[in-house]
Amino acid sequence: MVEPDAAEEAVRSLRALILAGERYRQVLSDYVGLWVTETQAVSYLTVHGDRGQNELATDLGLSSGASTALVDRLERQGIAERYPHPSDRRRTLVRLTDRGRAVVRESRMWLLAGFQDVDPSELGPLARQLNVVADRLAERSAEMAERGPGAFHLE
Amino acid sequence: MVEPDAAEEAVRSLRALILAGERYRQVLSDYVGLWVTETQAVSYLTVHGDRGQNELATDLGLSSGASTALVDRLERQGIAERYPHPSDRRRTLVRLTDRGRAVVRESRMWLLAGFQDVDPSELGPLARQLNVVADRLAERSAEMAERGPGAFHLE
DNA sequence: TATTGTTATACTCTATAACTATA
DNA sequence: TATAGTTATAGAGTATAACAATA
Repeated sequence: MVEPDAAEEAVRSLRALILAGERYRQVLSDYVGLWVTETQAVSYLTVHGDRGQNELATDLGLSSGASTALVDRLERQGIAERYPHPSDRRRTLVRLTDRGRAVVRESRMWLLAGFQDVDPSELGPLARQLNVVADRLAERSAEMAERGPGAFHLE
Repeated sequence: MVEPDAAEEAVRSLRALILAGERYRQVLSDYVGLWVTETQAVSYLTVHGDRGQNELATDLGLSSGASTALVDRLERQGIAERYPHPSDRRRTLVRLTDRGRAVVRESRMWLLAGFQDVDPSELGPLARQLNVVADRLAERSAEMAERGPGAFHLE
């Protein structure tokens, strides 16, 4: 049986989860002594692996100048480091250091706490559903970013 | 059967979803012509209903001064408005306007797109699981925020 | 000619702290 | 005495645009 209001409930839950994620980001950042953008970069590199600075900038919604400043800060704090692209000498890749991975381990425990009330047998299926939702949402955001700002007019 | 790596998969998926949510926030904000903190406030008021400025500040991770500036901007743009607390004359409550609710309707479609690959019969159960995860994560963040910044030392 | 990344300037949001009003 | 909110100052990250190096 399909519940008629399931869609509204799902939208509301996703709103709540996004807000909770944003708050988690702030508190985690304070806790480990980094800025929000810096832990976002750490999280991004954890999920997607090593990336070039421009890719990092695009996917995090930053300008290339801001990306330079971001990676500068990460290097200064020993969280991540630049290394040259093997074949394209224009490009600079970014990877986490041991210190960066320590932040990841710390955040892992916080995130795990989010699942404490989920039945272990449901964890696998839930994880896959979360992944699908994340992919669709990221896809939609990328599409809308293409259209540029100000495409929406109230009233 | 319980999969041994389900927990790791879940953590990774949640990381991806949080990142996707943060990107959604940026792109939506650009799209409707608001700042990130402003659409966070709109989302917060949608999920939790009318709130006092200080509650808004605390739950969004802002200082009281930043909260004043935030609500000033929301009022100037006609997104939300202040109104007096019925009994406590110190307090100021904040609510969305019609214009603010138009932003909510717009964002609703984006979020719905996140569920397009979910089987309709699974939408209700998924919604409830998302809610549980959001609550636990918010709870953990509130606890950690209590301890204050810098409690974590790398190495 | 296009792309990756750096630099310099201006801008905006936010934290801090002092202050007013109310409980 | 404690709480809700405002104001003023200083500080930090980011966008923009111009620039250098490589493809």
